[in-house]
Amino acid sequence: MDASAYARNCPSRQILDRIGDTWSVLVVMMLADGPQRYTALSRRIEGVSPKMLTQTLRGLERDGLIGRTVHAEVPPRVDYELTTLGRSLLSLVGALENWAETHIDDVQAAREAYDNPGVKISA
Amino acid sequence: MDASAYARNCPSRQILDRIGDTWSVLVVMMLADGPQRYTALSRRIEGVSPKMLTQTLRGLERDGLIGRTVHAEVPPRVDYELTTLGRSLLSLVGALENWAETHIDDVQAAREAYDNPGVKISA
DNA sequence: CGGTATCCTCCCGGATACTG
DNA sequence: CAGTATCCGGGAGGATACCG
Repeated sequence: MDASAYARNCPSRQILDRIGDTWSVLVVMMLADGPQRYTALSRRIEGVSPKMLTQTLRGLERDGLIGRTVHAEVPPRVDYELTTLGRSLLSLVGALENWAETHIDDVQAAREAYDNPGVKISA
Repeated sequence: MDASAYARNCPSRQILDRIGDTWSVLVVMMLADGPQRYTALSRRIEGVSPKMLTQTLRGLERDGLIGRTVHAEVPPRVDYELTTLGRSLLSLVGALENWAETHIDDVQAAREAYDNPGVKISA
């Protein structure tokens, strides 16, 4: 197994692929508030198309991060909620938010410095 | 500012966009071993095209996560190394790897269960 | 050696219309 | 309500050739 194959199959890569997905983390964060219906999610996560929401939910469900409950009612009612595994992800997401909030200013400053090579800071 | 705009601009999203990038984390992990040259990186990270490697390195440099040093030699020599900011990312990457390695079995099992709906586990 | 420049393909993801 | 089906455009990213 070469480095490439390892890099593409290792646990970190797989989790990264899910975490890196635009909508997945958003959905997980929404569900941190408790179970939610499909429509509620689609309204709270502005800009998501039904296609992407469904796709995201299926992916999370497949990975065992969320559960899907269909209630035998009319009209239909489907609830999504975090599983124990999904809830364990929240601490990681929290660590990410923490790092982001702590260092975003540095990153922002670095970006501006990079984009404006000539500009000196103060003297 | 609506939820969408917030979601797309918040610190977590920006960091996620970088972290989620396939090659960025790989590069950061490689550079954890110490400064490396362009060619060394391209060899160690199998499957990366020069275009993507350069693009990844520029992105990391712009965000202040890595430094780029050009040595006035013939032939040219360029070293990339983690900045302090970049090194601070390592703990986050470590947390990610840790979560991944801890829970990957559960995820894998969930995937198999999802992909084989009919199969029962033992009795 | 350390990249750029170019082309080209694939597929992600948005919009929309429809259905059980 | 909770999706599925279909179409479509744009951009990410690979391969390759070339340059300072």
